Amino acid sequence: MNIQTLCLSILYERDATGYEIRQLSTKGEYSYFVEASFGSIYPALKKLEKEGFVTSRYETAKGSPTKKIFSITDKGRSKFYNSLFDEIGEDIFRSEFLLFARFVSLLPASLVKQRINEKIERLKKKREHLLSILNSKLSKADIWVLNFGIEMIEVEINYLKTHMQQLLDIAIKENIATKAT
Amino acid sequence: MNIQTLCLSILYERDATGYEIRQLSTKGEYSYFVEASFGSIYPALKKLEKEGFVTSRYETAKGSPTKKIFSITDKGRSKFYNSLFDEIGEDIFRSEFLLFARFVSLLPASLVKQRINEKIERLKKKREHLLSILNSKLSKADIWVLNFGIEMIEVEINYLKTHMQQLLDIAIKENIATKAT
DNA sequence: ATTTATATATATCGGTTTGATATATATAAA
DNA sequence: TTTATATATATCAAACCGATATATATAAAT
Repeated sequence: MNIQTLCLSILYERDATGYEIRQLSTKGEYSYFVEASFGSIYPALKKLEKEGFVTSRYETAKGSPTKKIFSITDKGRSKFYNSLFDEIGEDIFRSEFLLFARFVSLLPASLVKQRINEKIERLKKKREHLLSILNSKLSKADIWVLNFGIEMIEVEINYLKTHMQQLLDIAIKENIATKAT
Repeated sequence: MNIQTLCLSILYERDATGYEIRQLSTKGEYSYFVEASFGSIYPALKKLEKEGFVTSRYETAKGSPTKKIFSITDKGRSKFYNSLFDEIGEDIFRSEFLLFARFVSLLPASLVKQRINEKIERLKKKREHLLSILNSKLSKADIWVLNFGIEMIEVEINYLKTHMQQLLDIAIKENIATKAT
């Protein structure tokens, strides 16, 4: 999924600034399966405008810098609609945590335990965040997508909780200072 | 997780060519949570060699082009080991399928059904592949990581199977030619 | 009252990574 | 004998990330 397509998918349903597209893709309802930086969003919007897929207008509001608001054109609309009939690319999953997990036999159990707990905490936060978004007014399809994400995160949390001991058993056991004299 | 670290993680346990690193990261036991292209692996190895973290030697074998085999140095070994104590970066998940799912209300149910089935088939293949790797001689940690991946894929398959009808109900129902005259 | 932190907002730039392509050898299948 | 597949190295343009710069306004803290 390239950034141009992501921008069009958001502009398909509402006008937005580059900043808002960034917020939606990293903190909003798309944050579970999308990620885009300013360094890719602004150039993508510029190129889309040059090619006639979007237009822009400036709006000055009290309390914030001037906004550059983008709107999708009919040309952009049909470009995106047609792309929905293309073959769907593979999902991308990359995990530094799992790379770490491969090497726990070299590491102290205390570190491994800490990293697993940090991982679980992050997943819980993400879960809470997705649940909070579920309360806003969303389309049925968006609710489906969000529920999918929440389910996956819950399974991951449970798996880590129930299998973390296995990983700790592989790690290096530290000597526990025995109290007895 | 940058490609240099990925290369070191593989070379930490065995010598390898750039080609083999590519195979391991896209088809082998790391394929569930890693992805790297030749265009990033070869430059990464070149840079690692220049900086003294790996060394290389050429080997000519019958039946294949000359191999450039990389070995990790003590310097590379401690660089990688120390990196295991760094904070772990967030997992990355991106899904063109979920972007597609957001727009099923614009699309014919037949297309949606086809795409979901294609998705399930791909997941089943990946699951079978990971199961087949599980039969090779692996460390306990690698088995843990693989089982984690297999579990996640199985949950995803089941979720898609049990919830696909919800998505089809949102899609555009095509007229079914009634047989009766 | 004043400093600090946070949120909103646009934009660029260096470095990394992808995806495609070029080149070459050998084997297996059609 | 042609074609496809696997092995193997390597480069390049385009895409993308992460960091940074700039600016305004509000909220919080001291």
